[in-house]
Amino acid sequence: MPRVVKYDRQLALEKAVALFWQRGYYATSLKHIEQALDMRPGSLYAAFGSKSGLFLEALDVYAGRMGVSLRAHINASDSVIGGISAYLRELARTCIAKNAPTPPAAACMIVKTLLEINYQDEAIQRKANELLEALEQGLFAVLTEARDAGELKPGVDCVRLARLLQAQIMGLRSFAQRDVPALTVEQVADDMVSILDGYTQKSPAH
Amino acid sequence: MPRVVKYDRQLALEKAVALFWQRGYYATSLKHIEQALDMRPGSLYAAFGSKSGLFLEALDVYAGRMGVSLRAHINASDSVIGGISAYLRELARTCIAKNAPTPPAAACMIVKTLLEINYQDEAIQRKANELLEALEQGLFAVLTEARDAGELKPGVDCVRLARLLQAQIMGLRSFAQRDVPALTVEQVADDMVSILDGYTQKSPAH
DNA sequence: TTTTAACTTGAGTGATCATTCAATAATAGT
DNA sequence: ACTATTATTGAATGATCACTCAAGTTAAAA
Repeated sequence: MPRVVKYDRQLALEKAVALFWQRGYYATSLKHIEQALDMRPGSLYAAFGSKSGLFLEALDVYAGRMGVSLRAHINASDSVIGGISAYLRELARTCIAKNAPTPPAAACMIVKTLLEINYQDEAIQRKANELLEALEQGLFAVLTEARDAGELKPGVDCVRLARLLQAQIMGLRSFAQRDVPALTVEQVADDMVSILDGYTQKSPAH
Repeated sequence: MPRVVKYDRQLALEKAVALFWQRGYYATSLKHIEQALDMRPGSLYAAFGSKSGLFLEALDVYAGRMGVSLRAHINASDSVIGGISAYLRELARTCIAKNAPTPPAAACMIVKTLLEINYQDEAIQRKANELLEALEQGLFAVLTEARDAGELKPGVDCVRLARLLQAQIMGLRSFAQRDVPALTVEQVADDMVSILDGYTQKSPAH
């Protein structure tokens, strides 16, 4: 069989994430995509089927990153809740980074999608909902770990707390999209960490 | 002078709010606008200058409504914090109303704008920032009233609490944009009310 | 009634949209 | 080197974009 060498599909998807995350779906034209991914229409359509097909795959890649990041913070921390707190603070720090690797946007790409897409692009709307549900379940799983480790006060409803946390993260990152000083965003994150602390108890194990 | 009777400008703007709030800025075409406002291009451009001009005015109208609504809830309540709590719960109830007057979207139109618009539409971006700053200051003013009425614990920073509240409202309404049951959204709102309660103390006046 | 100036209309502007496809380029197997 | 097969190219597609403007309509003023 001939011609196996192709463009780097994974690299192309990462460039698509950066592009769509910054510009959103509707305001990103095929021109932008051709330029950012350095691919011509024929290749793009052969590889991803359509603009929306590329976007759906980019959303998946982005959501994967998010899940991995939360898990990494928890693994790097000596307590589960401590990991979530570190994750919240890290979100505040990186999503407004003026230096080094400035992210394409402060707000979450999935939330941007959820708020931008209208009913006519049903597949994208459904995908955003699925990914947010999966991330909520990820938070629930993590909170359940915390509860089993005795980090949470008795009676804390992990399902509800997971949803509250997700709403707070959505709010934190949307707030960070405002033109406010970095310190302001970090204070909001700190306040959210304090709120989370209200659901915890000192571990009985020491 | 001739021809003084005109279309109803205020009514046109309210229709524009509903349209843009639902569809967002980029996905709303002049065709949609012509149809929704029942105006032809010439009239539209004579009245509002451009698509972005109409959008800017619609944003103002929307933000005005938001400020009025918060104030109304506080006036209708016997305590300031009680008014804010009622406002939070009302947001959760109305932004997902499946019956009667379904709102164009659960999420806040200004937040949708903040997340959707890219740097090339600078005027809209600036307007969204201004309105959110004004709404934050509205929350600050309200919280200051609560503090002066002795409703807040000593040492509560009203500036920070106003920002936290705004982030929570952003999060609540963005979360409500997900395809989740009404009860779930109301629970998130209830949890946010409980968080707010953590900043209060019983009034010393009885 | 006539004049006059503002308003409304809707066809038309060039630009740009996402998408297609015939032609070309490239490489693995023979 | 040759063939077979697929990836890539880029011009062309019709649709739709925001916007303009000449022509027609309307009603207050004379």
